[in-house]
Order: sequence, then structure tokens, then C-alpha cells
Amino acid sequence: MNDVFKALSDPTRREVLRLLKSGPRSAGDLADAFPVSRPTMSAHFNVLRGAGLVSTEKAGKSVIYHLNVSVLEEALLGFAGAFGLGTGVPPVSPPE
Amino acid sequence: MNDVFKALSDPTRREVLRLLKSGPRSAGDLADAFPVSRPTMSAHFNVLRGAGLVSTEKAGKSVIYHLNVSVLEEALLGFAGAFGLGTGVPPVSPPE
DNA sequence: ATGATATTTAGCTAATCATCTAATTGATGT
DNA sequence: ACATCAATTAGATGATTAGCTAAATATCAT
Repeated sequence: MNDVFKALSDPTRREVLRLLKSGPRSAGDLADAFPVSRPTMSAHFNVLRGAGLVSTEKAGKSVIYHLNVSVLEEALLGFAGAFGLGTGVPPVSPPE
Repeated sequence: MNDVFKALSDPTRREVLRLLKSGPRSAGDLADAFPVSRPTMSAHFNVLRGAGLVSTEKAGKSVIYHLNVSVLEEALLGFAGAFGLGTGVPPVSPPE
């Protein structure tokens, strides 16, 4: 889970996830959406994959990235939930 | 909001927030809960304060740290919400 | 005013990070 | 086989980060 928060700490990576929300995309397609080099984007993809936030699938010359929503959900809501946020169900003492 | 995610990327800082969830605590009291030096903890506090996640109040010799839940909520659920997580209300196209 | 206590700032270091260019790998088409 | 295109790895660099010790600041008590 630390890896997930580390991954989320970079705005480029958060934006990649947001783009992936609308559906799978190739590495180059994703890279085109950012003003940095492809190798740099590749490094960001590695961090996201290391955190389990995305999965890859080979399609010819391309590599398709998929968003793993469940991993995002588990980390984000898991943490938020510890503060009584997001679920509607407080963690310790319900506000009577 | 980037500052918030940057702040959350460190496990020590996330734990500080979790401790603060149960109520305000002094700097030294918080520092005692971690195996690092006080100056190091002070630096972590600065990051959390810079992100707006905590506020301070002076009380005699001590400095009391308060958790700003609203800031955490806005960032965390704001981001999660963009993925249809946490609110029960999907972000773009509601499942009819 | 002196001393003790709580916290922060200053200054340093080692490690990590985001970025780049150049080179490599892998797949497709001619 | 060769050229081309997509993506990654290698290797380097400058910036940021988390950590430390030592020194400074602020408050309280004597």
C-alpha cells in the first residue's frame, strides 16, 4: 500500500490513471498526452505497475495499459476509511 | 492537492495523521511514537502543515497539532470520486 | 538572570527521483 | 534479410528528500 501512495504522489502518474479510467490505452498513446519523453513515461508506467495500479497486455508492437481500479479502491478507501471518510460508516464510534 | 498527495506518500506522515485522528497531540508526544529524531519529525510536521493537513496551536512550551480532516477528505475523496469510488455516485455515466 | 524543557532551524549527507539522450529489444511489413 | 515502428533499458544528471547532529529560539520555573 505504501507503493500505491508513492505512485500517487506524482501528478503525471495520477493523470495517467485518470486517462486510463476511460479505457485501456497504449503506452505511446498515453505518452502523447504528456510533455515529457517516452522513456520518462515508461519509468512512470513501471512505478504504476509496481504498485499494481495498472496491468499490461501486449498487442502487436504496442503495449496496452489497463487500470486496476480495485487496487486503487482498496488503498484509497482503505486509508480514507480509517478516518471515517468515504464509506458513510465511521471507523470507531458512530455519531449516534 | 498535489501537496496533499506528496505528504501522504510517506508512511511516517500517514501514521502521524492516523494518530491525530484520535485527537490533538503535542509535537513531542507525536515524536515519541516514532523511531526517528525530533528534528526529523519536525520536518514531517512541516510537510503536513504545508499541505494543510494539520494545524498548530501553541500551549505553553508545547505545540499542539490538530488534524484537518476536511482537507484530507477533499483531496482523498475528490480524487477517488473521479474514479467513481467512495461516494456511490459514478463520475460520468451513471449505470442506468 | 539562570536553568530546564519543548520545539524548531541550520547545515550536512546519502539515497531516491524525474528527467534526458542514446542504445536495445521486439514485432511487423516489404 | 532489412527497414521501420513501439516500447523499454542503460546510463547520466540535477533536484528533492529523509535522516542525522548541533545550535538556536521560546517558554516556564527558580
